[in-house]
Formats: sequence, structure tokens, C-alpha cells
Amino acid sequence: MSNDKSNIIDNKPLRERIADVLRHSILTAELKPGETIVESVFADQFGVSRAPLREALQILNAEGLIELIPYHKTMVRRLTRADIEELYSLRNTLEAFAIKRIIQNTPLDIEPLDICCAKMVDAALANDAQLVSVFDHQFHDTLITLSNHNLLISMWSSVSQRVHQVLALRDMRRKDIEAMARSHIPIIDAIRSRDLPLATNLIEIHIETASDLIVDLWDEETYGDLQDNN
Amino acid sequence: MSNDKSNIIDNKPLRERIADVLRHSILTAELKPGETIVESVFADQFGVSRAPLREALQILNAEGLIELIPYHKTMVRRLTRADIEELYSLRNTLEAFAIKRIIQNTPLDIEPLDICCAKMVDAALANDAQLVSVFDHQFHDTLITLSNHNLLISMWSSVSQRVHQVLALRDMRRKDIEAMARSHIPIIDAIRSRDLPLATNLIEIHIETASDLIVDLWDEETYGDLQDNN
DNA sequence: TCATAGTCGACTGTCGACTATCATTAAGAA
DNA sequence: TTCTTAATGATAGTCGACAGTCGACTATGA
Repeated sequence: MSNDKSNIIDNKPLRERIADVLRHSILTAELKPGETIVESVFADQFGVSRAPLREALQILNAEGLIELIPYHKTMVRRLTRADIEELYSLRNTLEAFAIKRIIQNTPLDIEPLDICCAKMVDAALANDAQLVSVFDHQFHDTLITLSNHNLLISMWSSVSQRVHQVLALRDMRRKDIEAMARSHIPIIDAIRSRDLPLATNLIEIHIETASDLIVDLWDEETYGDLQDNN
Repeated sequence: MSNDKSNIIDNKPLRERIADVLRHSILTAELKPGETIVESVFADQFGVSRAPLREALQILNAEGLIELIPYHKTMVRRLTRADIEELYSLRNTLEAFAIKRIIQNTPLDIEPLDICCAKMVDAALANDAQLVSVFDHQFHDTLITLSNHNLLISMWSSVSQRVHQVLALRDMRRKDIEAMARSHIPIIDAIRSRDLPLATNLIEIHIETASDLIVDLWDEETYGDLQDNN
């Protein structure tokens, strides 16, 4: 009892901690689409038995991160162009819905968006693409959170995760990160003036641009069709 | 042969069959919100061990049908008014998105909707509220399916399930099922003429009407706050 | 050469027993 | 009495072992 506080934090069930680790591996593309996950191997690697690992796999399966093929095998979910298009189009819809909710709220609370956007522009001016990306994620997460819609938030996390995965798979080098950072400002302004059509339009353009960048460069052979090639 | 699949031996893993049974119990309100699910009890009841049951619980948890409280207990997810409001508002958004996708498709394929709606009106004329409800579900499911958007379809199933659960909990006796059945026709017409704003508007009214009926009568004390009272 | 049946190995599915955790109750001290 | 703390019972969490299933490989025969 006298060593540290990690015991307190550590009482999450194993399945959740395992899911956290695996999720992180998948989202950072450490585990790539198509790679198989052999239960016994990963259980040994984590130093746990297969039971909690299997429960973790059920969780990740529900999140759409892995494919569970009964009696056969488990692998990191493969991603096709169609998947990515679906991902971005649904993401667009969810964000537009969030904006609609935010605009309906009184009083309008968009300060978190302003702060986030300011940081993003700063990072862009410092030419720190990595940091811009972080605040970009944060901006969109904040947008969803401000909607005050728990169901939306949970669905968003599933979609958002997979977007992150896609980004990790092709760690794009943006040419014009500053313009990208600044493109968030008009969105906030539209929300501030409660102009739903404009805000919806802007977010659509914003997301479709990002989507097109990814889809055009997507290598179907690598992540969509083939098995793992470790 | 009435069913092609009847010859196929059911080879689904236990966890899935268990999840199916439990899901059905929850969606038909046989298991009510707040009721606890004791693993050992249900495992014995199903004649299986706790391992596959626990995996089934992970699945249902991801679908939002149950609450898993670590180290403590598992219960059917409680439903508050806010939950129902969120459910219907998100449902509305998803359906509007589906309509948008359908309208963008060429050629426009809405025959399944026509068929479904015709059956619904017939059932209404026969005063069969039960059957109307079935075709109502089918209508909205078809709408989503026609969107040809797999991610949307999977999210829909989660939302749709919980809507069914809500309906089962308060098995409403509609006064004017015929009007309710006919209210689907203008939606199809709007889609046929590719009028997105109109179609979106109609579906919004359609769903909000249903939502209001439920929320107004919702008994928070019964399903939202209390524990189970078996 | 090709097709088919049989075998094998690797993996997932399932189980029963053991361990950790929590809420409740009972007991004791202020 | 009321608060604190220790015992208890119920339940979830974890484990190791065994059973079931599948695809790949091999052998056999036309």
C-alpha cells in the first residue's frame, strides 16, 4: 500500500486495459490492416490468459477496429476506399448535426473552439504539423462534445478513431498547414452567428477536402485486399 | 422449401447465440431496464459456462443495451427521457443522411419503399396495429439499406434496436394508425422527385411526432432511476 | 494431370475452478 | 447514539486445460 497510486488507477478490468493497448497499436498503425491477431500469441505477450484478451477483442470488434472470423482468425480490419469514403461522409453528417445542436443552445458556448483554433494557428505558424494535427483532432472532438449529446459522442468516438487510423496509415505531409488551420475560423464564425446552412456547408467542404486527399492516395492493395505479410 | 437457410446447420459461436437470445429478451422488454444480469444465473439458465456469456455481454454492452459496472454488476441499460430524445434526434439525422444518399443515386431505386408502404396502408385499413408497426420498422430499415452505406447501416442497427426497445416498453396503442401509415407516402414522393429539403423536413416531422408521443408518456421513475425490483 | 478423400497442425471455442473486488452487515469505540 | 472498522457473502475477474473447427497439405486412384 505504500508504494504508489498506480494501484488505484489500475483497477480497470484487464479486458479494458488490453483493449486500450491493442487499440493504441491499431490507431498508430503499429498493427496494420490485415495483420492477424493470434489470441495465444498476444495473451503471452501481455502476460495474461486468453479469457480477458478475448473479451477485449469483442470490444474492439464492436468498435469496428478488427474483424472476427469465427473459428478461423482475427485480424485488424481491412480498409477499402469505400470504407474511407463512408467514414468521412458519416463524419460530415455527425459534425453537421453537432453544429445544429450547438446553434440551438442558449447561451452559445463556443469559447473552447476559439481557444483550440488559436492554438492550431499558432502551431501552424511554428510550422509544427504534428501539433496542428493534434489541435485539429481536438477541434472536431470539442465540436461534438459541445453538442451535449451523449449518444452522438459515443458514435463519434467510433468514427473518429477510425479516421485517426487512416491518418496514421498514411502520415500525410501537408503542404499548406497554415491554410488548413485557418480554415477552421470561418466555421466558428458561422456558428457564432448561428448560420446553420453556412456552417454546414463549410464543414462539408472542410471534411471533403481532407477525405479527397486521403482517398486519392489510398493504396488499396496494401490495406484493403491482401492478407498480412509479416 | 420455405427457407433456403433452414438446411444450414447453425454454427455460430455460443457467444453470438447467447447475445441473440439476450438481445431479443431486452428488445421485447422481457428483460426491463435496471434489471440485473447475474452471470452465473444466466449461464446456468442457458446451460453454458460463464466465458461465452461474458463475451456476449461485451457485445451487448457495445450495442448500448446493457450497463457493465466493473466488479459490481451488469444490468439492462436504464433509459431516461434524455436518452430517448437523443435516440430520436440521432435517428432523424441518420435517416436524413440516408435520404440524401438515395437521392444522389442513379438510377433512383425506391420500389422497395413503395411496396413496404403499400403493405403498411393495407395493414392499417385492416386495423392491424401490430402489422403496421412491423412494416413501419421495415420502411425505415429499407430507407437505410438503400443508402448503400455500410457504416451507416451498422450504426443504424444500434440506434434502431434501442428505438424498438423503447416501443416495446410502452406498447403504444395508436389512435390513428391509418394516418400514421399514410404519412410515409409523401416521404417517398419527395425522394422520387429528388427534393432533399422537403424529404428531410417530412422525415423530421415524422420522427419528432413519434418521439414526442413516447417522451410525453415516459415514466422516468420506472426505467430511468430505480434499480430492479424482482 | 486432375479430382477427391484423408490427415495434420494451428487456431478458436468452451469449460470448471480459483482469485479479486465490492456492498452489506455486524461489532466495537468515541 | 453515531461513526469507524472488520467480517461476510455475493458477484465479477482471471486462469489453465481441453474440445471443436478450419484450411492446408498429402496421398491415392481414375
